[in-house]
Amino acid sequence: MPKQTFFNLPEEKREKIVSAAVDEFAEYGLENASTNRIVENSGISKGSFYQYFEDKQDVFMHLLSVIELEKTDFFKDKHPPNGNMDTFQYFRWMIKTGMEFNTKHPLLTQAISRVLFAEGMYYGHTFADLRDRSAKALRYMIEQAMKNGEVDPSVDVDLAVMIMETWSNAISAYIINEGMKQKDIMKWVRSAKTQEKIDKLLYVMEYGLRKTESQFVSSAERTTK
Amino acid sequence: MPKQTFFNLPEEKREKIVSAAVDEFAEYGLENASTNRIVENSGISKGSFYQYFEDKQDVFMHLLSVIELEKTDFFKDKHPPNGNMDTFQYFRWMIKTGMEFNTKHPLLTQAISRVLFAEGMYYGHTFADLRDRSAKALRYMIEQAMKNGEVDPSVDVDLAVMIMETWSNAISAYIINEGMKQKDIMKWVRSAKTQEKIDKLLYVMEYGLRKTESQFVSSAERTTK
DNA sequence: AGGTCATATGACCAGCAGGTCACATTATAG
DNA sequence: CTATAATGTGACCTGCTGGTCATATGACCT
Repeated sequence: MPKQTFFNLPEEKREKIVSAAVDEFAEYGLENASTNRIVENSGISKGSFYQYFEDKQDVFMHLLSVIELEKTDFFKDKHPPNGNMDTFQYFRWMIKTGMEFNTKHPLLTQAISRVLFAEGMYYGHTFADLRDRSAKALRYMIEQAMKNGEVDPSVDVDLAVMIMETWSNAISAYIINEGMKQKDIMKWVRSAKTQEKIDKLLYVMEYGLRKTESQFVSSAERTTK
Repeated sequence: MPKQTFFNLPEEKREKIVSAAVDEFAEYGLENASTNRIVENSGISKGSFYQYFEDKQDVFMHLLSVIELEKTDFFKDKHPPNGNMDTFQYFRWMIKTGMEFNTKHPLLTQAISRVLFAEGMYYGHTFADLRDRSAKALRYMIEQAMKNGEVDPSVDVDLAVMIMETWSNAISAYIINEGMKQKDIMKWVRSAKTQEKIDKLLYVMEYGLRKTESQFVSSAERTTK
């Protein structure tokens, strides 16, 4: 966590620093990020930087709390259109609303997903607990869905979590990577074509998870050697 | 591509260099790999390194051709157990046999997938053509599957490629990451539990892609706002 | 023997990294 | 106005990076 001096700063200055950090992490990831460049681009001195933060990971930690705040703020006045959604409808709504957020903050999203899911996969357990936490929420959702008979009980929960996580990340990465090439990313995301693509993707996932156990068993027998 | 001098080297020496490079890239990726460390660990001098390679990317290029050779060698005497498999059975066989290979060369696999799929997603188009090439093969496979009526025609081909690629990578990453924690990775991969997990994952994918168009449409209507 | 050519070496270079610190500036309090 | 505490600064440090190059070694040929 950043030191107190950082939070004493005028908002404008803080935002400039955060913005420079977002740019840096989005372009270079965490390991290759340069404190010197962050310092240059935020118009503060090297000494000040170390008066605000422990090191660059500390800056990244702050970005995590920034995105958390912005996300709760964004979701505050967003509500599912229909109160009686099943789990998959709810997941679909979550993904799509999440994509709206990502599109609104593409660099912030890129910075965080790059560090957490690309670098973090390999250089280890620094953010493992963080990923665990988000997995727990998904897990609960799936357990509920099973109770409601929406998810095939032969699909074990860990697996379903992995599947939904994988797709959530894949779609997010796809949106950011492809979207950055468009001139108007927001328009592109909301276009019928893009929405249809996401829809179809989620349906493929949904149908996979929905299938009944009997189908799974008969299919499993097919390829047993 | 490495220079001629490299290929003139005695095999033993070459292997030591390749091995050091694999270790380095597996642990640090491409951008953070250190030529100095590679040089130290392979017992050659700095000057020799630059007589063999242009730079570290050149070394990585060589690793790509190494894995290609090893893979064709590995697959040479592997044949699908049943000549009359459908596309999904074939894909499943490919994935599983591929996992055997990955397990046999975990560091090489980690080095390459880390650079191509984790770093490569962000710092751009250096290896884009390479990923394209492997996507083309998948694409052809899926088109054939559609002709045979095995894949739902409402699933567009690009999407199916993305889905199969995503899973192929996700499973590979899962095997490497989890497998590295085991004392006997080969035993772990071949265990009934791990195999079942992969099986279930692939079935979820398969069922998603297999569903008929009519199912998709009726399901799509369900959530149309 | 002398000569030639591929190979091997490590000291050396400039550049940038993360991080420190003595000092300058500004704000607050008495 | 003075004393004190908080904040700001950039020159400077060490360590590592990718990369070069003059020089040394030794295999092969005539």
